[in-house]
Amino acid sequence: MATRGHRPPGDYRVTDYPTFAVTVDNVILTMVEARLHVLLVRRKEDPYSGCWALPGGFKRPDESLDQAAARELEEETGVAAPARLMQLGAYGDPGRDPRTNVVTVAYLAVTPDISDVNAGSDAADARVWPVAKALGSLELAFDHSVILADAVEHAAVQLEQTDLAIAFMGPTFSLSELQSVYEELWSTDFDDANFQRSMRGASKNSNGARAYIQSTGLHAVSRPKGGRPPELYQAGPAWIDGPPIRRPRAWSSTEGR
Amino acid sequence: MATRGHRPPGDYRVTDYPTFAVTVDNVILTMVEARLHVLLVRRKEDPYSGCWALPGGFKRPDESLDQAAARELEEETGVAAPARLMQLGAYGDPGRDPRTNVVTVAYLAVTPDISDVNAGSDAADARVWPVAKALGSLELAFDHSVILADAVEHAAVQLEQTDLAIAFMGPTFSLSELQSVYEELWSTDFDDANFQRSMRGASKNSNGARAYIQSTGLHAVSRPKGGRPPELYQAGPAWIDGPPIRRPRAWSSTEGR
DNA sequence: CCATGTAGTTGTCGTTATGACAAGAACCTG
DNA sequence: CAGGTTCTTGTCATAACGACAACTACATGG
Repeated sequence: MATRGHRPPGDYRVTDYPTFAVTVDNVILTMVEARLHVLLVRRKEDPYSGCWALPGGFKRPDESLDQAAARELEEETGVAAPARLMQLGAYGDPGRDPRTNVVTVAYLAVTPDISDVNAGSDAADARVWPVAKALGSLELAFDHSVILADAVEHAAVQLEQTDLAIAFMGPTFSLSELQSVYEELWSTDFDDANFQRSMRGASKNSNGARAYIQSTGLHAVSRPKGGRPPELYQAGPAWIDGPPIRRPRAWSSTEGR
Repeated sequence: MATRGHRPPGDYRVTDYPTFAVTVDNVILTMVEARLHVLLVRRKEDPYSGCWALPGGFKRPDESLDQAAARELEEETGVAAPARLMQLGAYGDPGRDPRTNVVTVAYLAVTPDISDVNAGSDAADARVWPVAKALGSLELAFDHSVILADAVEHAAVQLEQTDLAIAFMGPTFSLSELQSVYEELWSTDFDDANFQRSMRGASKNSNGARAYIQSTGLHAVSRPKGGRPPELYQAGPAWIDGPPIRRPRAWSSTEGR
């Protein structure tokens, strides 16, 4: 392959550089039964053949990183690239790919639901796995478990900074579905009543601008287990005046508050 | 060079991939007279020769991205790598480097002060520039103005998420110095009194755990222009229970509050 | 050495957000 | 219809925040 191997420091000229393969990997998160899931493919080719891995592949010189991520996602899983495919970070530790020097750029996206997942030509299988299992019992290829863990943490942070939580929802959703996203990613429990007040910006004054969800007058159809059918909401304009709810932080040992 | 050019989709095999050069670029931010500055080097070699650019260079196969960033920073500017050199993102648009296919990974760090900046062998000069000028009148090499703009925004976000602001400070500092960091990066003005209360966690209850700055009993020596000499603080334990101050957001047009 | 200016510090007050919790409303099952 | 489940509305105390007044500690200039 094309790298030039080890050199003493200070011996690199501008025209004399090592070469790398550049890949992109996608972390596609979704919510299944109030549990965080991730889309994985089972590798067919040899490095880590048979292992589950994040869908991804080689970047081409004539496309941007973003385009490469979207293309590989669709090629390998048949999943159309979500609108917001955010870059997560680059991973380039020596030896992370046994074949050659590979730097990968990880992407993160969130989808409401993945109806048709189809393994592409490079993959033997494709499906969503619970994140807990993917990080626990499953042995992921390459350094993909590190990437996945970083992605989950990134998503948790983005939840407070952007309206990312909405991206988990379908066109219409109940507030308890939305609540489960926050609770799962932040490992907390919210008081149902308070959560609702926060989300609707119903804190007393509450000009409508704050509401980044909008009520459709509709109600969900009643489910088998009973309970009052929830009101259905839809995404409103992306918020601009701060998050509707804030992430509770662990308090220091010395008690407090 | 070694890339294989354009191919129809679906024609890539695992052993048949385009190659890239991988570089790292550092955005080193610091505060000079209450204004945000960035460390730049003037290029000596040809693509964009004579232009100011972010210090950086080629990654080697036997080092991690983080290591490459630290090494290049020191080689080109003589600046020792700050403790927290955070990865910012990867940039790989086609044609961003006229020579060949280059993907760069940008890093961001913040330092109290840069006493000795020395241009390395690859650079004709090295100095700090006001960020406003670097993004305005200066013509940066490659897509470095995009990277710089992203870095400033990233720093602004990190200010709320971590104790990054402290990294701008020396071993001991006054609260108004710290305040200027927040005000500059967030383009706001804080009430001096309220800022102090927030920083010290002096909101009434305030177990000491919240204070992520600690008072040294000392006071600064008086300055020529007069004014009461401020008390000096030092970094405390990194906070874990949430930021001491929150970023004010623009309110939507319909007034509010 | 006192007036004036500057910068930092402390205190007060009304408004808003947050958490805890009680209570009601709308559906299910048996 | 009783009892269970889920969603919704309401109340209350506490903590955080923004605005602003007042005070303190230095410098400088007459």
